[in-house]
Amino acid sequence: MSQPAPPLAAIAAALRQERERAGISLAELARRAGLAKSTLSQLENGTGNPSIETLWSLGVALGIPFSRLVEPPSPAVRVVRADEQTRLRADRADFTASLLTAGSIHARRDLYVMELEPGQPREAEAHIPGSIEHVVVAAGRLKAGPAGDTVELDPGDYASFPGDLPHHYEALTPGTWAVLVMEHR
Amino acid sequence: MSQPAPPLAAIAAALRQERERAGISLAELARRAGLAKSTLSQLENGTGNPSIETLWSLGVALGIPFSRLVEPPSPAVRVVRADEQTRLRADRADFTASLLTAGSIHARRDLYVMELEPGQPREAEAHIPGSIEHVVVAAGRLKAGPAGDTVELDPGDYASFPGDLPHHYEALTPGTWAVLVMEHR
DNA sequence: TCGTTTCGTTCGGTTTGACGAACGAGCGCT
DNA sequence: AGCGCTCGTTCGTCAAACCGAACGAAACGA
Repeated sequence: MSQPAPPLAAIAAALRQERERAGISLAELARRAGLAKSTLSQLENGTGNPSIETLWSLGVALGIPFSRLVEPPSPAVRVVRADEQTRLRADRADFTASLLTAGSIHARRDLYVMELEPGQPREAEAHIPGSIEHVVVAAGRLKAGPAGDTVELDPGDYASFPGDLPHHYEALTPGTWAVLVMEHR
Repeated sequence: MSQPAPPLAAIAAALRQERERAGISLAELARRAGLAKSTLSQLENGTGNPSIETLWSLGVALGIPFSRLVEPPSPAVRVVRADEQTRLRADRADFTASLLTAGSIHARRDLYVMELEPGQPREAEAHIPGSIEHVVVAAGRLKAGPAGDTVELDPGDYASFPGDLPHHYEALTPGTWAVLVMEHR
């Protein structure tokens, strides 16, 4: 599986879109970013291959995280019923997780529903560097966190911690389930 | 508040780190990416300002999402207790929302806990174009969705829909609450 | 002690991205 | 109309990103 596509045109489209959302002219954006109008014009027309510094300054001038200029989107309207979710059962723990929505290529923000029962805790391997996990407990009581630094959470509690270290999920009461947001980058 | 930093050095470090993690030589990576060894050498030493195409081809050759080359890390460990969350009370509905985590500038993916009581539904204005809302019901019963196209959700159910149209949240039972992910772009 | 291989860096030459100026088009005002 | 301003594009020039080749260092055998 390789990268989506030569991002030349995607960047061009993203640039124009973000600029128009900001409601500023091409000349104004060029001024704020410290670039020549001509350069920006070429970029928005898909002609040209900007340097990192150039694109970066545009991201700063637009007040957006820069990755938005290189990674495109994808909307939809979906409903996944609790009893229609495809469970991913882990082999070594009483644990299920359901992927509800995945980000674009190499998912950026994946949303899961996670169910656990007391007993064997789930020991998760370290994911790719820079990932962050967010948990909101919906019911039950959950112990979660990086190895050796766990916290106990009640319904409504929220916790986030690095996902690129080995970490731990353990239900303390039956019927525990939680919403899990896996944030990659 | 501007972007973190001139990413020149960060990219250099990320490149070298990812290459060494992949266990390949500079020459080998240059070959796979279709670049000159000299170019890659300069990049890893922080000398030079690569074009998007150049950096992209390196991302492909390394098999990583490319954003990892431009956005360094930043871990943390946060816990927000259910009773510590700062409620944002809407004026026209029995509705509270708590922001748990916000993306960087012009937030990309905000995570809320939302509580509603039956009665007046919450009619949300249209947000900025391209935003998407994700809801997982934790308890109770929730009617949600774009105006005129709502669905009813039970605990564990998930729904997503465009946030850039007027939409609707209405609790059907007391004690309804849900996890809400606001995805901007 | 030589060859041989691979590593990463440094050195000229060529391609090209970015600049500044000029251009035509559109709009508002007198 | 005429003027003034801003919009976005196009054109020539220059700096620099990228290339290919050559280089020294280190490792390994013959």
